[in-house]
Amino acid sequence: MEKKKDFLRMIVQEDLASGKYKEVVTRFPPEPNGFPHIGHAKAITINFGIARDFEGRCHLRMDDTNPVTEEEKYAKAIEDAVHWLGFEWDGPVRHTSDYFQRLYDYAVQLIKMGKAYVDSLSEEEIRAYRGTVTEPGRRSPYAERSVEENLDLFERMRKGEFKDGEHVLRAKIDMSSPNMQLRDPLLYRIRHAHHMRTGDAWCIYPMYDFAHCLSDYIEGITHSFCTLEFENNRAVYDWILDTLHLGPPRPYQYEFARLNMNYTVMSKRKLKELVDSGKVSGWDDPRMPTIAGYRRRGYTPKSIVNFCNSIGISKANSVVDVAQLEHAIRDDLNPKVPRVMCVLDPLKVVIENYEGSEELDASYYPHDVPKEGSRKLPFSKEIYIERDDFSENPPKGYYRLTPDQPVRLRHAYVIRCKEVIKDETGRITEIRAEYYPNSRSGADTSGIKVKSAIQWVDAATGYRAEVRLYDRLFRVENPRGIEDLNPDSLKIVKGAYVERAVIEEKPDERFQFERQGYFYPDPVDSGGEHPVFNRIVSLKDSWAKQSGKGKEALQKVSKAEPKAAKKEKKKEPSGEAGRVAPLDETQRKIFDRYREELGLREEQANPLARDEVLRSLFEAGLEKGAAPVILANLVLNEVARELKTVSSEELRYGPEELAELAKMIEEERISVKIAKQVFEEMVRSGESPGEIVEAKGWEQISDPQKILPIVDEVLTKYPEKVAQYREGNRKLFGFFVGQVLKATGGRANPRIVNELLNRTLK
RNA sequence: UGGGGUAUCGCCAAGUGGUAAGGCAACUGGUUUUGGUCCAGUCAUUCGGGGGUUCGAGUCCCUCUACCCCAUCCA
Repeated sequence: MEKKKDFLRMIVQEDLASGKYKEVVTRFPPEPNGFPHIGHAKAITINFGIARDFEGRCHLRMDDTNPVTEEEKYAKAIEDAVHWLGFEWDGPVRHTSDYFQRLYDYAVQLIKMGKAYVDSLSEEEIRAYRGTVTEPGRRSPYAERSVEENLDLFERMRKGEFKDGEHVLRAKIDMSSPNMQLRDPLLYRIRHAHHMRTGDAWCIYPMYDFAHCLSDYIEGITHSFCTLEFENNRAVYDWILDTLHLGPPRPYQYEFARLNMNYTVMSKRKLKELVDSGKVSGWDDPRMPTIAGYRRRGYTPKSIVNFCNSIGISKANSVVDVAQLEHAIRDDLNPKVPRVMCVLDPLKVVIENYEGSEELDASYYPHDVPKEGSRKLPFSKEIYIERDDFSENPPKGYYRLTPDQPVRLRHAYVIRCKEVIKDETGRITEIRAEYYPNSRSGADTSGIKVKSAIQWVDAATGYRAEVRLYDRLFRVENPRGIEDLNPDSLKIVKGAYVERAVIEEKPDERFQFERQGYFYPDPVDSGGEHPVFNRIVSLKDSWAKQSGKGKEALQKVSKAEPKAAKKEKKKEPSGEAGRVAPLDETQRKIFDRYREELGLREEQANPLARDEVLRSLFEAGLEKGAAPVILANLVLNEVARELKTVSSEELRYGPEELAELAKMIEEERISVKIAKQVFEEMVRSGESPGEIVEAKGWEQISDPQKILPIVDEVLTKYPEKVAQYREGNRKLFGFFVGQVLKATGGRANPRIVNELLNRTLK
């Protein structure tokens, strides 16, 4: 439980602790207009996961406010995905459309309050009136309609008296707001369309901004988590709830960064394009980043959830490496699934000195997987091995079969190559080999040392199978779309051989084909007569890496290059810090006077010369007799910080207090650090510095005789740190200073502490 | 260019003034009848840049820069 929490969980925890809510209620609110993808998995994991962690509830709500794009089949896919990932929503599946009547009533209320109006501008006019990002908009002439007229019009909109686009309902907020979302956002539009659930009951539909916050409120949601692009919409969310005087308790919106992955596209539009263009076989194509795709590929729900938990939650736009997902599935499958043998590219091996057949005992699990189970492995004179596992001219470091190097057949015997048979084109068609009868696995008395064991399949009893090898769908890290597809994302191997047990015994749903990867029978195309296996993910392969073959290696190279360049670049622009606008004439005069008469440094004089508010405070403080440099620092750091959130009229202290504080620093009655604490106290209570220091007992301790015992105490308390320090870990010095200061409540004079420590630690 | 955000290792990501967590990737070495797993180890004198405050700054102040989002009757 004492795990580190992400910022969302932090918020929930605090809200629960403060009693703001007595239970957390979240929701996952997808729009049913496409298949859910791994990005949704992240949102699902967050919303359901937080509810679970804090023993709250999570609703599933279809955000079905746009009848023209939404379909029941998508809603179904979403429900399936949530269940498959292992989550259960609280109560029934909810729909924004369940609340259409209540939403309508809220809209009427807004109209009555004069906070919403029916606008009859055309779509283009509305756009034009809205202004741009840099210019304010103008309010529609229709905004002046009376409440009665608005009520009448809105009701007639509902009754279907108008065509699409004739009128809309808008909130009356602020057409000149720098936040575009606040420029009288649309609340309702007319759509004579058939809705997947409400049919033709409505012809006006609420917009996202209006429906979402109210649906959250209606459901008693406490924390409404959404992605970053809704940050600007939060103002509308709050406006609607506040204007209608809803709550507390009421929901608040918090945003997190959506998931991006390299070599992947995540937008619904691009995914749809892939499906529609036939570049993939459908939404559940195993190369698709959809939940359905991963599921068909063979990913486990647990691996997806683990992945989502492993990537963290933050507000930084980031791109997760697919390797992290691949790690999650390997990590889940490795300790679980049976190991079996499959040969993808068969090369026949005839063992000349072997006659008859036998069945070898072979465990399904390697020594490091604590599971029981084995099968009988048929063995006979003719077997298949992987073409890659033989080499006539082996590269350096090759561990497998060569004319001079024997190899072990996994779970069976050691063999040696006697002869290589080729066809007229020079292609190897067969290996004639010899086995060592006394080398049987588990009963090896031959004493032969081999470098590796390879998989094989008995020719007589093995099954032909189709194997589909998937690679990343896109060939570049940040694909734009179809133009960046990886032409080799699917390799179909028709003539593979799998051992008997895989077909006849089926010890599990998923397998590791030894030395190759994890595989899963394709749920659509695999049948008894025609087994088809999807490669979920390959095994890590340090040999491929080392021998530098395959496109992986190529990608690594092309990847490494821009990075090197980037690093280079990073150092370069250290030349010129940005130029600040020059001082005008009066500012210049002030600046010069501060520099010459008061002895301020440039960094102090400059901002004071520019900022009138700070300057007047500073000047007034000077008159009270404060030391210029100290006062300048106080004003420039502490006051400036407070002025970021509070206006100058609201300050609870004046020049006298600042001057007094400055004087106390000057006289070394308190340290500068303590002065900051005093300052905070002034902000909080409005008391004078003298009173605060008095009351808190914050006077500085500068007497070495008083500090020394504390130094000793600290040093005896952390003997191992002292040792580390003496061994050269100089960074620890700060730690010791910190401890001593902490022990004195920050009152010890840091200069003295430093001296003392320096002497004792020698 | 107005507003809202974000910048910590190749990729995620902790960090709330006192020794820069962790995971992925990568790289050593060991175990291994999977070139897998596992185990041990290496991998940020530095937090987008520059200044300032402080005994001490990734954390506070000033400033600059880069990137993302907002001008759908989409969500």
